[in-house]
Amino acid sequence: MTKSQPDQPPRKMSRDTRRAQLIEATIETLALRGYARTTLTEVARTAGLSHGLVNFHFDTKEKLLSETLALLAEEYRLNWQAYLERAGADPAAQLAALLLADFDPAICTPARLSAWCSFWGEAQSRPLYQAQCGANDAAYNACIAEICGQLLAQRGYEGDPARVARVLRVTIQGVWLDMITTTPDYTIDEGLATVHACAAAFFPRHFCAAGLIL
Amino acid sequence: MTKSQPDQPPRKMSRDTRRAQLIEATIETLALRGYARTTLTEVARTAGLSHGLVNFHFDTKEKLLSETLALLAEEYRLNWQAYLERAGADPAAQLAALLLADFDPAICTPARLSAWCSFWGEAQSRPLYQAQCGANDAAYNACIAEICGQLLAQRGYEGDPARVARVLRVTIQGVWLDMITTTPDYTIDEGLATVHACAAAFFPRHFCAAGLIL
Amino acid sequence: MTKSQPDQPPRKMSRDTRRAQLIEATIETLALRGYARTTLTEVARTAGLSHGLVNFHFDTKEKLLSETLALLAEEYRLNWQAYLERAGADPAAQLAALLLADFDPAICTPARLSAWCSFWGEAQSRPLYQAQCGANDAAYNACIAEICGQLLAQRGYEGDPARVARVLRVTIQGVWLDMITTTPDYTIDEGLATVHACAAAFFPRHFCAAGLIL
Amino acid sequence: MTKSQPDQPPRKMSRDTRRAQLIEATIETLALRGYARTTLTEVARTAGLSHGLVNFHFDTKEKLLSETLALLAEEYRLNWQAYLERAGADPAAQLAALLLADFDPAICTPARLSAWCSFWGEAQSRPLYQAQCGANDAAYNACIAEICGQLLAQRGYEGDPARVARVLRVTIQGVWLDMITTTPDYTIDEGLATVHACAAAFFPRHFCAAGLIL
DNA sequence: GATGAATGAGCCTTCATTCAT
DNA sequence: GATGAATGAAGGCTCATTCAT
Repeated sequence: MTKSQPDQPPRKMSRDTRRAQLIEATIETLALRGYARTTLTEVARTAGLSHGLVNFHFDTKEKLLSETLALLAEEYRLNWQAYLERAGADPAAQLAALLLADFDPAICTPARLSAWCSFWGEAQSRPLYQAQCGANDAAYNACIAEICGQLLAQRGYEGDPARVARVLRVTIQGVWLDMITTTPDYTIDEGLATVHACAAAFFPRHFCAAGLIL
Repeated sequence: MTKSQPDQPPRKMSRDTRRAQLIEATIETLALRGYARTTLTEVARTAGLSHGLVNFHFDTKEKLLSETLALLAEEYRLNWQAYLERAGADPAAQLAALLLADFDPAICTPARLSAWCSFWGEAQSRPLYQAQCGANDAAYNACIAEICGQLLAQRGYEGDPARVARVLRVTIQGVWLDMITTTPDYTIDEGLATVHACAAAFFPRHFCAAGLIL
Repeated sequence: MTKSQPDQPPRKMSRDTRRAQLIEATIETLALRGYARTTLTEVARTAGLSHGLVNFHFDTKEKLLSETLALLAEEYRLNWQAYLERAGADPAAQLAALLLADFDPAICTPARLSAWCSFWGEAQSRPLYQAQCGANDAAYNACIAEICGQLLAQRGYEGDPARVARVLRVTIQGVWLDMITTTPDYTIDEGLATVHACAAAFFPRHFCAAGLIL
Repeated sequence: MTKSQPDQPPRKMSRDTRRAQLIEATIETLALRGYARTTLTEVARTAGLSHGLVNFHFDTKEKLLSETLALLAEEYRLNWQAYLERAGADPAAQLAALLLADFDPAICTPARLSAWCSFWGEAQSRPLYQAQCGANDAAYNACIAEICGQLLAQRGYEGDPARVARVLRVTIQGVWLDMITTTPDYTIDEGLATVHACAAAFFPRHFCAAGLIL
C-alpha cells in the first residue's frame, strides 16, 4: 500500500481523465492569459502537472488546442440540442429554449466565453475553428432559421427568416463578447434580458423582456 | 555615402509618416497573422522597412500595439461623429447615420475588422483596450442610448432605451465578428441589411430592411 | 488477471530471449534511423514490446548500445574464426576464408553494416568501440598480418606483411561503407569481387577476381 | 571611436565571414562531439558567439549542416581537381596526384576526416549526403576510372578499370576511417604509404611504397 | 515480469530588444 | 535617421529515466 498523500494528485490516472483535466486547464489558461500567452508550461501548471505530460497526451500544442475547441463545440451542441428537445413542438417555446440554452450556467461561464473569444479573435485559429465548428454552426443556423420561419408564419409576422435568425444569433454572440470585454461585470440575467428584448422586437406577441409570453 | 535611388523610399521621411506607415502595417499583420504571430519583423517587412526602425519609432512592441489601437479607436470615433453631424437633428436620421457609419468602406475593411477582433479576443490586450477605447465606447453608448430614447418616445414605441441601444450595438458587433469569422464572404450590404432588420424590428415606422424610411 | 491470448507474446520469456530481441531491434533501429535518432521508444516499438521494458532489461540506453555493439563484435569474431578453422593450414585458403567471412550473409546484412557504420561515425561512441572491439580488432589484425606474411614468403612475393594486411582490411571496410552509403544497391557478390581484385593484385598466383585459385 | 577590446570579437562582421566561422565551428563540433551531440549551443560556444546567431545566419540546424557538408564537398573537389591539373597528361602522374590530393594537409585534418565520418555514419544524413556529394562523387569516380583505364592499357596490365578504381577509392576511404577510429594516431605518411602499397600492387611498374616511380 | 503514465533536462527555434556602424 | 548583426529569454518538443500499478 502506498501512503496516501492528500496534497499530491494521484500519480496515475486514466487516459481520459488526464486529457479532460488538461483540456479544462487549457480553457482556464486561454481565459486568463489569452491565446498568445497560452503556453504548455502554463497549462500544465494550471493542471498541477508537468509540461511533458501535455505532449505525452496530446503530442502537439496544436492538437491540444484543437481538442479543446472540439470539446467546447461538442458541449455547446449537446446543450442547445437538449434544451430544444425539452421544449416540445411549439416554435415559440423552441426559440425561447435556444435563447436560454446559451446562457445556461454550465455553458456561459467567464472562462468558457473567454476561451471562445480567443478562438474567434486569433486569425491563426480560424481554419481550426472552421474545421471543428463549421458543421455545428451550420446545423445551429439551419435550426434557428427554421424555427424563426415557423414563428414568422404565425399571426401575420413579416420578415426574412434567415435574416431574423441571424440577428438573434449575432445578438447572442455580441452579448457574449460584451460579457467578456466589458469591465463592469454583466450578469447572465442582464445578457438574457438583452437577447429577450431583441426577440420581443421581432415577435412581440410571443416574447417580452422577461422571455417567452406564456 | 548613399546615392539616391529613385526606387528606394526616401531616406528621410517625416516622423509621422513613418509612424503611420508602421501602424498600417501592424493592422495588416494583425489581420493576416493574428495577434499571437504578429512580430516586429513581419510588421517591418509589410511596411517595407528595416527591422530596427520599428523599435526606433515605437521603443517597444507594446507601444506599437497600443498606438495601433489608439489609431483605430480615433478613426472610428471621428467617423461616427462625422456621420452623426451630417445627419442633422432628427433622431431617426441620427440612428440611421450611426448604423451606416460602422459600415463605411473606410472603416469596415477586412483588415480593420480583423484587427479589432484581435484586440477583443486576446485577454492580454484587454487592459489596453479599456485604456484606449473605454472612454470612446462610453461616449458612443451614451449617444446611441440618447438617440434610442428620443426615438422610443415617438409615436408610441415602448422599451428601455439602454437595452434597445445595446441590442443595436451588439448586433453591429456580432455582424462584424461574423464578417471576419464566417468563411463565405459577407458583403457590407448584407451586414448592413442585417443591422437594418434589427432596427426595423424596434422602430418599424422608421426603419425597414433597406434602412431609414424617408 | 490477464487471460492468455495466443496472439500476444508470452508474458514470461527467458531473460536472454528478451535481451536478444531488444538488441536485434536496436540494430534495426540504428540502421533505419541512425544513431542520433535511435530512441528507446523506437527500439521498443520495433521489438513489439513496451517502452518500460528496455530500461528493465538494460538499465540505461548506454548499456543497451554497449551490449548491442558487444553482440555485433562477438558474432563477427565467431564468424571469421569459424571460417578460418574450416580453411585448414594453407595460408592462401586461410586468407580466402577471411575475405569470404566478411561477406557471409549472416554478417553482411544491410542492417548490420549500417549499425557498424553508426558506431564508427559517431565520435561519442568511439570509447565504447575501443572498449568493445579493440581486442577483437587487434586479434584480427594480427591474424591477417600473419597470414599475409606466410603468403608473401611464398614464391617470391615482396612487401610488408602488415601493410598488405592493412590494405586488405581497409578495402573490406571501405567496401562495407560503400555498400551502405552508395545509392544503387551493391550486391554482396560485387563487394566480394572488389575485395578479390585487391587480393589478386597482391597475390596474383593465388587469387583472381573470382577468388582463390585452386 | 570605440575603445578597442582585444578579447572581444568584433561585434559586427560581414555576413560571409560569420557564416564561414560558424561552419568551421560546426566541423570542429562534429569531430569532437559527434553528429548526435552536435547542438547549436555547442557550435555557437565553439565559435565564441551566441546561439541565436546561428539561426540568424542559417535559419535551421539542418541548413547549417547542409552548408557545412557543401563546404567540405566543395573544398574536396577543388583540391583534387587542382592536384590533377598540376599533374599534366601522364596517367601515372595523374593517379599519383589523386592519391596525394586526399592526404593534403589542408584536407586531411583530424577534424575534417571526423566530420566526413559523421555524415557517412549517420543514416539520417544520407539523403543530405547524396544531395550534396552525389554529383561530386560521380565525377571523381569517372575520373579515377578513366585514369586507371589508361594505365591498365599500358605495358600489359590486366584488369577491369572500374574495379581497380574502386579498390583504390575504398582503400583511401578505409584509411580515412582508420585514421579516425584507430586510437594510436596514424600519421598522414603512414596513410599515404598504405594507399601507395595498394597502387603498387596494381601498377608495379609505376608505383612503389614510396609513391610514383619516376 | 511488464506496462505505460509521469517527470524534467536539454534541444531547436522564435523573437523582442540592443547596439555598432 | 536607418540598418541589420547580435544577444538571450522563453516557447514547443523530444526523450531518457523513474515508478505506481
